[in-house]
Amino acid sequence: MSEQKKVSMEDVAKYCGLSTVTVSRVLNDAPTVREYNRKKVLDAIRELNYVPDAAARTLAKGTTGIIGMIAPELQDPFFSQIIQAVNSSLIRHNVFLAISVTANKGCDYILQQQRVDGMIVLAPGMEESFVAKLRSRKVPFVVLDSHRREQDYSCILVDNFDGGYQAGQHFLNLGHEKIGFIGGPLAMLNSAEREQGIKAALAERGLSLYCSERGEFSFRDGYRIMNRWVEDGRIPTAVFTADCNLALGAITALKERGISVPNQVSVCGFDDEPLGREYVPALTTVAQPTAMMAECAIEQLFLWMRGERPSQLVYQLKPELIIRDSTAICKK
Amino acid sequence: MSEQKKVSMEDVAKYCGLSTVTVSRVLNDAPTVREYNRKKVLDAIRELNYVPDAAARTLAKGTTGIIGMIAPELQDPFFSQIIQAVNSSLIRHNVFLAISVTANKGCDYILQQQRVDGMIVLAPGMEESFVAKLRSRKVPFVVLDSHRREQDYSCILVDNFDGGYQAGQHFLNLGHEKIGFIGGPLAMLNSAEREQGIKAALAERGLSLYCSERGEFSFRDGYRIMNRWVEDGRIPTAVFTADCNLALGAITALKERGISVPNQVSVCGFDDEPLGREYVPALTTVAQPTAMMAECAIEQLFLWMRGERPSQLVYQLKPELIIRDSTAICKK
DNA sequence: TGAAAACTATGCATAGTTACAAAATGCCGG
DNA sequence: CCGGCATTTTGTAACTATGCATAGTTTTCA
Repeated sequence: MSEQKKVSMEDVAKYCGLSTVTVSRVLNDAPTVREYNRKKVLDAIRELNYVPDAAARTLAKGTTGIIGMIAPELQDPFFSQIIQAVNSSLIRHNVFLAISVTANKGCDYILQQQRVDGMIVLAPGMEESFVAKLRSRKVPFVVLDSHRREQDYSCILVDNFDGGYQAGQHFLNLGHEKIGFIGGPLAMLNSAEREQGIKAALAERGLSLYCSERGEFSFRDGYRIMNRWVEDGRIPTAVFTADCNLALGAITALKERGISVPNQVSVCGFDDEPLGREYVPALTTVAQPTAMMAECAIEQLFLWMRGERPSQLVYQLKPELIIRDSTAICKK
Repeated sequence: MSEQKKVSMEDVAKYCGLSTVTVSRVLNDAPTVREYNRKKVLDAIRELNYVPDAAARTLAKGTTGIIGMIAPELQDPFFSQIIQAVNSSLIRHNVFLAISVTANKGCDYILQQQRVDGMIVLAPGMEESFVAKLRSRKVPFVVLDSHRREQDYSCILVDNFDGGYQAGQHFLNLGHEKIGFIGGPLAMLNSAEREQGIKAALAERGLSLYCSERGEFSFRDGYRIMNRWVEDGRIPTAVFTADCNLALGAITALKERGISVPNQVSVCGFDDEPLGREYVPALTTVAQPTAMMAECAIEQLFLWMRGERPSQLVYQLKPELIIRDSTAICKK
């Protein structure tokens, strides 16, 4: 059986009686190729089933056409959402996205092999180590969801404060005054900022949080905290949680105790997870603009890759309040 | 400022007065290098901070050290779980995993660029098109979670029938006789097999399903279907669902109607999602052995990549029943 | 006829691997 | 202690597929 050798540019050139240079030009969309010959080359490529060799091209050009992305994990819906957004955007730019989960030190591997032209870092709370490595290897990068404000590199983040503020406004507009907050771990700046936001909104009307507590970003803790509030008789008329799972937990606890959501208590979460949309009641939530974040990250990254100076380093995008069925007018 | 040129093998070779071939041999663990020289080379590599170039290596060897993986999406917890499992396993083998989400046609891209040495296909219900492409490009591959049984290529799948059977056994052992089933779309073979499994378990005791219905694999439909059953007064004492979200929806509907889970009705799901573990009550479920599936897939893939014949093509792994708090003894 | 456009040929560059040849070393008997 | 042979070890040169620059050639068109 004749082992089919790989078809190279030379084969294509011979096949259509032109030089490899011309073939190369066609492949790279050089303008100086006669239409007649371009066609001939393209036909030959189809005929011979030729595919340019990525490795050779990379070697010659010093470019891979791959962008790497670090993510702490895939399970978290916010992460996977943003990864998908980045992926979609990149595909449109004809760039391939290589994802690596940091728990497995994938980053090191990608970098050591110089397999990427640029890197998107999604590693809330631990960006420093990656940034240092990327710097030393001179790989262009942007940081998504950074928790630091003063950087000498591009980062794209969400205005968590504004998200909290929007939630607060929403509650106030609905006539709520006894408003509770369930946050994430103290060390989590995201959560703290969201808390500051809602506090600021309340402060404008001379109000402060009716009750507030912190836990993990989990269903369990939302459930647990809400339950305790009910037991203690400290039931707010509206609850804002720093996360989607906390909100679902809180709703579940309330419903279990016969307290209607949203008729007796309104609940608003943060992040827009699939389950929140389906839940009963469907969750009102402050959604991070993942698509826009992805778009912005890529734009900044490409800027750096082209060697241009970005006019701005920190991009703080506004989240969007999505009003569904878990919030309603406060019945005095 | 002197731009630091990339350090190549030649630089290393010169630095220690040897040829590039020797350096290459050291890098590839060839046995025929004098210990004395090996040390010299390794020192030079460290000294010069040399990192072998992946592209050049690929070009010369015809191998990338990358395994590709196709997944329909990242949001589904089962998919992300399995991806993570595959990733962990591969990292241990020193192979990098490139993930592409098929919604974006990433597969084509990976393949056209010959960027992978092998491919793991996770595309339930649409494997054929990928298989055809992979075949024509002669890329070794395995299919995970295949829905077909008779293949001339390796596939790793879960014994869905056995999963349903285990759930049935569990219910029967708890004394249940009025058992309901909530399945996925008719076209979904996984779901149908799970249904067959529980039916078989019941049949052994001369029982059949008390009620059964199909919907999407969603919280919404679990909630909706369970609600209808309650409204119609057709309340089973135990419910098996073909998916985790269906189970959570069903539990929520029951609790909302004041029906206690597991005291009045037991619920068992399929797949082991994070939320199921946290839910109240924590969900009893039939878990797919994701880690084992990943391990098995990689083993088979490597076999093919080494050109060896696998002794077996279809690997059907047994799922595992995880008993938590949503199932209990039936109180007559 | 001259200029512009399109093309070819060549050679070098990219950074490694590999087959084969050459050199260095070790071991043996003489 | 040396020649000869076998056995490591090492090096040379060719190869991988493409890009790019240069210089020279052929077309095309005015």
